[in-house]
Order: sequence, then C-alpha cells, then structure tokens
Amino acid sequence: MRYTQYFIPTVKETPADAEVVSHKLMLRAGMVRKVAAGIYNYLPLGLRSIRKVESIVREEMNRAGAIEILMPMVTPAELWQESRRWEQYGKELLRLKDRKDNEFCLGPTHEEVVTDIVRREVRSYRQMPLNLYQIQTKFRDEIRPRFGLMRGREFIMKDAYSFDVDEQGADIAYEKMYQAYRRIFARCGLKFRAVEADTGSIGGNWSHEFMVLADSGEDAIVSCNGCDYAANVEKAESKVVEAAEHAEARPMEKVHTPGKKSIQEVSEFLGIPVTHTVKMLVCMADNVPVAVLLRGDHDLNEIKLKKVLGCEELEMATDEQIAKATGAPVGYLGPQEARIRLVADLTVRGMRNVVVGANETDYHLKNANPDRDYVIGEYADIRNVAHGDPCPRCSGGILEMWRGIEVGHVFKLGMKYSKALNATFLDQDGKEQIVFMGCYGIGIGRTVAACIEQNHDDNGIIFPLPIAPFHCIVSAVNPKDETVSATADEIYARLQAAGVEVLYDDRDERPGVKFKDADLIGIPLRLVIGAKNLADGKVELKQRSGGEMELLAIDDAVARITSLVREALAL
RNA sequence: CGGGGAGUAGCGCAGCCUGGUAGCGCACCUGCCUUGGGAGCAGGGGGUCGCAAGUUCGAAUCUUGUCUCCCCGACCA
Repeated sequence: MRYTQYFIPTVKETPADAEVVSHKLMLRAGMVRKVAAGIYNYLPLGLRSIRKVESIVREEMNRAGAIEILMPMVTPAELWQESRRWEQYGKELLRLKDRKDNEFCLGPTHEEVVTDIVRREVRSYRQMPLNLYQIQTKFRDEIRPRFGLMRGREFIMKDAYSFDVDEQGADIAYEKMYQAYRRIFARCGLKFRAVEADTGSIGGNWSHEFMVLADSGEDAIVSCNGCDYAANVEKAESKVVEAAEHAEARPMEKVHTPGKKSIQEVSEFLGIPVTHTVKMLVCMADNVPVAVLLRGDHDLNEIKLKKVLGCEELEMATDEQIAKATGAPVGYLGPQEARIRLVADLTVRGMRNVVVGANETDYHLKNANPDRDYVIGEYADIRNVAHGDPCPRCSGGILEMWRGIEVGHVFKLGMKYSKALNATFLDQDGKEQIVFMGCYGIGIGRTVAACIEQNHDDNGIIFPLPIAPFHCIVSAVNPKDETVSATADEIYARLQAAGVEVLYDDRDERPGVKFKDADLIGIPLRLVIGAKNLADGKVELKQRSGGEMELLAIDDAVARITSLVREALAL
C-alpha cells in the first residue's frame, strides 16, 4: 500500500480526553476516532490490526472444532424474558422498540439467542458435542465507558457457546477452549495469564479469565510464587489461618481518640499496628443494613460478601443509614452490643486484644476481645487477598499482586440457560435431558489495545508482527531523487510478491516526519532507502522492537525481511 | 447514579473575573526554499464561542435551564 494513496491521519498532539497509553497512541496513530462515548470509528490501520486478531481467533477456534455462525445484533425481548435477564441485566441492556412497539435490545452477549438455535435444531445426543461461535459487534450501555477500545459500549467480540450431553462433555469443551485461548493470546504476542475468576452476570459455576499483564489494567490479580495458582482478586480465596493468637486477654480500656476516624489515624495515634485493629463497615444488602468486620488493613470483597449474604444488591451505607442502623457515629463504630447482623472476616477470628471503635464520638477501645466484649455470630471469607498472603492451594507459597486487562473469559455454564429456555435432547435411552453449556468470549478490540499497553515506547506503538497492520514499512528518504524512488518502487513490488505486507511511504515529506510516523504507527520492520547508502548499493533495515540497524544489499534485504516475517508468523 | 471538571477553528489552548475589535500554537491551502529524526520564509482559508431562554442599546463574557464530553466509585470482553 502506498502511503500517499492510503488514509493514516496521524496527529502530533495527544487528544485531551485520552487517559491510557493505548488510547492515546491509537488516536495519535490514526487507528481509531471517537464517535460518541464508548463508540468508535475504526480507521484503516486500526481495522487491519483488528482483522489480524480476528483471523488468529478464527483459525484457532476452527482448529478447536468450533463452527462459525453469525447472530443478529438486534434481539427480541421475549428471549431475554425467558431467561429473566430482561429484568436482571439492568440499564446495560440497551432496549428499543420497533414501529409496531415490539421490544428489542441490542445484544450484549448471545446465550439466549444461541440457545434458541439449539433448542429448535438439536434433538438428539448424536448432534453433540456442538460449539458455535461468532465474531460480532456487541453493545453494552456501560455506566462509564473509558480508555478507548479498552472499555467501549460498542465493541467487537468473539463469543463461542458449547453444547454437550453431560458434564464430562462440557469439561472437555471447556478444556479445548482454554487451550485454544492460550494459543490465541500467545500468537498475538501477549504476556498473559489465565486466572480463576468470578462468573458475574453471565452466571454459571466455573470460569477462567485471560489476563494481559499491564499496570494500567482495571483488574487486580494474584498469583502464587510456589505453585500455579492464579486468580482474580474478586475470586481469590484467602487461606484460613486458624486462631493463631492465644494471647492472654488483657483488660479492655476505653481511650480518647479525638478526631481520629480512619484506621490509619487511630493506629498512628495509639502507636498500635493496623494489623491489631478491627474495622467495622456497614453495607446495605437489598436495603437491609449489615455490619462487616475486617482487620484494619484488609479490604472488603463485595462479591464474596454478596455470596455469603445471598443478596442481589450490595452497596456501602451512607452516613445517615449507618447512624440510623447502629446508633453510633461514623469513624467510631464497634461490634459491642450490635443491633444488626454482624459478619466478620475469617482473619478476625484469631485476633485478640484489638482496637475497635467505642460506638462513641472520639473514643476507641483497646484490648477488645471476642465473646468477652462482643459477640460475632458469623465468620466468612469476605476480604480481598493481599500481596504477601499465603497461597490457599500450596504450603509455603506466597501470593503476588498484578494488574491485568481481561481479554478473554471462559465459563462453564452448566444448565442455567438451557434449563430456562428448555433446550433438551433425547439420550441413548430415549430419555429427555437438558443440554450442558459453556460460553467463551474474547474482546477483539481490547486485545489490540492490551497489546499496545504492553508494547510501546516514547515514540509510539511497537506491534508484534502477527497483529501489526503491516509487516514492513519502506521509506524513501527523498522520493524526488529518481534513483531512490525507482529503487523503492522495485523493492516494494518484490516484497509484495514475496507475500510481505508493505506500507510504502512514498510521501514527499522530510525524513524526520517519516521516521516519526513510522515509529508512531509501530510497523515492526522499517526499510529506509536513501541516496547516501544507495550509492553503495545498500539499504537500511531496522526493527521497531530495537536492535541494530542492518546495512544490506537490496537482494539481501528482501530475503531478510521475507524470512523475518515467515519466522514471526510461524507460531 | 453519586462526586469533581470541561465545552471558543480539525487538534491543543487563551480570552470570560471587569459586557463593545474572537485570538495564539499546530494542522490545512498557495508560492519559494529544503530533504537522515515532526525545517524556514511569505501569503491565505476556516469559528451561529455546545444549545435554549433571560438581563442589556449591545453577551463568548452576566443569570437560569438544558445537552454533551472527560475524570473518581459500583459493572464487564
């Protein structure tokens, strides 16, 4: 492709509304443009990368035995009402009506639609296992879209759904997808980890997320340094350390702590480590106040708590709600004589002689102890694990914290949707059975964005070759020099003939402009043709990822580029 | 939805407090010049100041309403 006949609107200045590198660079490199909040135009360069990821995904899905279909983006309300998600999904589901006032929504995912296909067409156990997938535009009316393609409202997703006669079959399907995903992200040149995850609103009973490691990631993940345990913090179990402290209970003491509300302030003021304090939070679980006790330095895991309480909605109580529920002032809450349900984290069970609020403004209690000073009815794992915690799976392992971007998610669904939509089949004995399902998603645009998060420098993007918009950029330094342009034309043609995807920068621009643009858009291989070296019959090859510039004869350059491309695509 | 901020040329911003001429840098167009890391000179085009109502002789500027966007929290590929 000749640059002068293409469309790559690069910009020098970073648009003010971009926050993370991938978003900034995709805008600057002319890959995407925003149309509305969380809704983007894909310009040629961006689209090429997206198509590359799609091809890799398609190849690996097909290799794993999945079959491509395409479902509609606009889907009828009835299907969603059958699964009850019409009510459950909330505002993220963008609902609309047609001219006859029939209700529809833009598909945020397609369990209902695909299950509808299967319940109509699949009658016999002989038709399974079956795995159907599509690569299609989804719409979720996110509360807060951000970070460009990382969290759009409209986004391209590959979603696959497996159908099996029993759980063993479903496990095999899950494992196949898991392995396919590993291959996909490896081929995209990403540093990633598969981690145990919560199932969220999709539901089901088991799932893994594929996380690209990046500091800008929105998810916190932990991994063990001793075994292969890795999990999203939302899901990560904390190791149950049984009542470790048998310290003698000291007499309780009420201390004056004027104006000291936060755990940090109180522990500094009293000179007692935060690990010897217990904090009490109040949550509204389906509008019922519940008090939560955690060690001072621990964070509440709302997902775990939600499961323990079995509630639908969980939010932090407002100051007024707290005052009303406990009768105590915010900042000085304590579990003594609790009026509301009290749930304590497992860690709290082993703690003795702790600092807690005195339920009275400007006072805390020192050396408070369970049973003697307060009564806790329920203990549960309700905290986020922290860096340095012991591994819940092996002995001696320590958990390490990472940030990650979720690019893929595999779920073992079970019968949630097949039961709701009545997707059944007849087994060998002619008995009606419910289909076992799994579902598997990959964010295509997000994968490209995550890749940029992981591969960039001050000058721009450094694309791994398999998903780069072009393999090679050929820059003619002064295209008005006829020898230069004739040589560049020839090399361009030869590389293309060899199957290399070439962007030929034939613009009459100064070299600085061309180099800046080449670096910005991140093409892996750059071949510069300039009068000086051409006098010796040489051209210059430089890899965007670094390394020395190679001065090569034209034939050698063509051969070298061709082999570098083959090598990079060989995985 | 709660909290914070912003809407002025394609992009980045100033002007607003103290009402009267809409401005700068980049980008764009023409010409000259230049060709190894976002050159230089000269000339030029482009803005209902988010929208609506109000105050005023007069509103980008003051008032009210409204919409959109961005950032911080709960959702998710």
